[in-house]
Amino acid sequence: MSQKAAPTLQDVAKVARVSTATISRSINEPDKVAKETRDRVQKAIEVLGYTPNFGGRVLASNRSNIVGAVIPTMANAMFASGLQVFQEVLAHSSYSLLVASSGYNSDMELQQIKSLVAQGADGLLLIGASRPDDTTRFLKLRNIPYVIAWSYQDDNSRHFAGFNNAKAAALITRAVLNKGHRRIAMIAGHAAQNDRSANRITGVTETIAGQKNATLLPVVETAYTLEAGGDAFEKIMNSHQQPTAIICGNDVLAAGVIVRARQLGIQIPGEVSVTGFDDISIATVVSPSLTTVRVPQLEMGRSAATLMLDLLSNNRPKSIELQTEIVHRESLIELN
Amino acid sequence: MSQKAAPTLQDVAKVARVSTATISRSINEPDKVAKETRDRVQKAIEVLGYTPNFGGRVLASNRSNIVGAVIPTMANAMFASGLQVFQEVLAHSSYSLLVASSGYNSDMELQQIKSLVAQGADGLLLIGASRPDDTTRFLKLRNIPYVIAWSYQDDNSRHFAGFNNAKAAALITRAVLNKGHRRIAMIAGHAAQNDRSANRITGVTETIAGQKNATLLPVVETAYTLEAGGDAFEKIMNSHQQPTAIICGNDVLAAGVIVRARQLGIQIPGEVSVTGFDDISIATVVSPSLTTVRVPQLEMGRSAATLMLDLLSNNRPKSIELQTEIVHRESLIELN
DNA sequence: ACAAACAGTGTAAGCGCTTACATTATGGCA
DNA sequence: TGCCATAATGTAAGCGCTTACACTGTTTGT
Repeated sequence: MSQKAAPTLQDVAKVARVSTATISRSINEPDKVAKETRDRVQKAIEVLGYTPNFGGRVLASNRSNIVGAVIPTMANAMFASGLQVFQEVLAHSSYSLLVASSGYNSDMELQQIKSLVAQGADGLLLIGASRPDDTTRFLKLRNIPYVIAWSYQDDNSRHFAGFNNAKAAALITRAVLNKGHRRIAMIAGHAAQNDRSANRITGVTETIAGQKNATLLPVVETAYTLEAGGDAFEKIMNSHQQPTAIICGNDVLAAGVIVRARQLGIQIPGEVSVTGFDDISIATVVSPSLTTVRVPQLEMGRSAATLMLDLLSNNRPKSIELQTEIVHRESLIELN
Repeated sequence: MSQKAAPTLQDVAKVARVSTATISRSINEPDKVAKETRDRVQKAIEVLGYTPNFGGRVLASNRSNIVGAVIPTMANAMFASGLQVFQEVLAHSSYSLLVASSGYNSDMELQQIKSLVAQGADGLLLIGASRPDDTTRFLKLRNIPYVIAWSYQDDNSRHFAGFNNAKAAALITRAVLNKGHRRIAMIAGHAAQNDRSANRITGVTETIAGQKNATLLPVVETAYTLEAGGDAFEKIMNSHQQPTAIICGNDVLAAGVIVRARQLGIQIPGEVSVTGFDDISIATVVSPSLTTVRVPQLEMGRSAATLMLDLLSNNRPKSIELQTEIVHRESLIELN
């Protein structure tokens, strides 16, 4: 496995008959070197098949051109597709994306953050606004630039590219109320370490509280899986007071409800209406299709990337609040 | 923004009253230093809040502990969930995952590979076995260790953690034939730059060819989206010869077919049976649920990671062939 | 009891790059 | 013409870490 040593700047310099500084410049700041020289350098680089050594570059310049992202999970299409765009935009500015997942667990998140930073990440993308003090402290201590997606707050000390989850949840709740529903249930993701879920619950709770003679049955918190959604549905339908509509914290839960209802022979939306949240592709595939909250995932990925790039070039970019909207489909109907 | 310089090995060495070499060793090869010294070092590290500088480490050791992955897209749950596991396993050995997506395009793939390598990736995860000479040459030239997932070949010169797509496709085809279907259509992903799709087509084609008086209608190649699946379905149903079963190259296409059929009022599986491929969660959510090929995504991610780690520790691991199986659900029925 | 092996630590030479500063050549302007 | 600003390049000092090699003191085997 004899591997001839990779060519270094020195080698290129020798061939192009200039100093290493000039080579470095013609790679990194091309307009600072004369066209003629640049061409000579270019040729030498090609002849030798030179590519800059990553470690050397990082050590000398103290930046890696790597951005890290810690997301709850890649398995949910919602994060994955936002991340996809995020990565694409970064790639255009020759940044690479290091990903890690926390499994919705904040200890894990901190661990992953540390690991990404240890791996030289110049900046981080995080999901959601609330995290333990430990984590906040670490971020501040190390002075890591970071962008928060999937949440939005009026808080100038941090950078958001997201939407207001409570507001969005209020929106769908109002849509449900507008259809005449007054006895409403909610299936939400675990809220403990998840401000998105918590805010959605708040949005629903407060909106219903603001409507007289409307009742919110006890909120069922559960994992974000199809199975769990189905189980929560059964639990709700077996309780002594049954809702006429169920608001779900995301589309996966809602899809779980619909699948389970089919198995149990419960008509949706005939007997119970159901709504989702996120508008991932599963929402259109399930039958009945889901009335849900459209979250601008792609735009969020793009905005987050822009914010990140700005941040990394030492600008002081402003947070970006994105808007959500209700997509009306089949799973929510007028109560008669 | 006054940022006191981060502590270095030197600083730690001074505080712990040992040489930098000892610090380095107690971090990287703890059992080579006396417990007593190690404790002293540990304390010094904590007092100073020291963390190793990434660049320095990479430069000196010539390895980054970063693995790159180039996948067609993160938006398909199939790759995302495999990647998720891949990342988790790597994380246990303190490797990080750099991801990039090619959008099913091999020029893009090469570009991303180059970029990941430039970002210091020690090894690469690639999807599928066939790629242009340019790419192969680059990989060989740079002597980058890489693992191929989602495909399997008997080829000792490369490392696979995948399954035989043709064999799997033959399996589902036989299942369709066994139900008595003789006029069969296929909707596949574009095969041009995608050996998985190409092999699935081959598997189907050859199996049908081996069954007398069975006909395969012209294969429709299309993008891997719900819409495209639906469009392909319409095209097939409008042709002068209609199939009794449609084999789809993946679950997304099959789901697209089912959604469109519902819109068109075509009964599935009553009028046409449909099969999928991959067994992602959409397969159980759609109604009728999909009879499909179960691909061991998680196991594949895990195997790929193991292979990768072995490769990076200079072992010569053997490729891993995973098995697929048919999951029988509602979308395929006996022809009567 | 003595050589050989070993465990624990230190010394110092890089790894390949960027960049502040120094140097030289060139042209503009009074 | 002489002076200065500007452009183009070179010099060389690190960046923070790993690791080959050297050294010392302690076991181990015979």
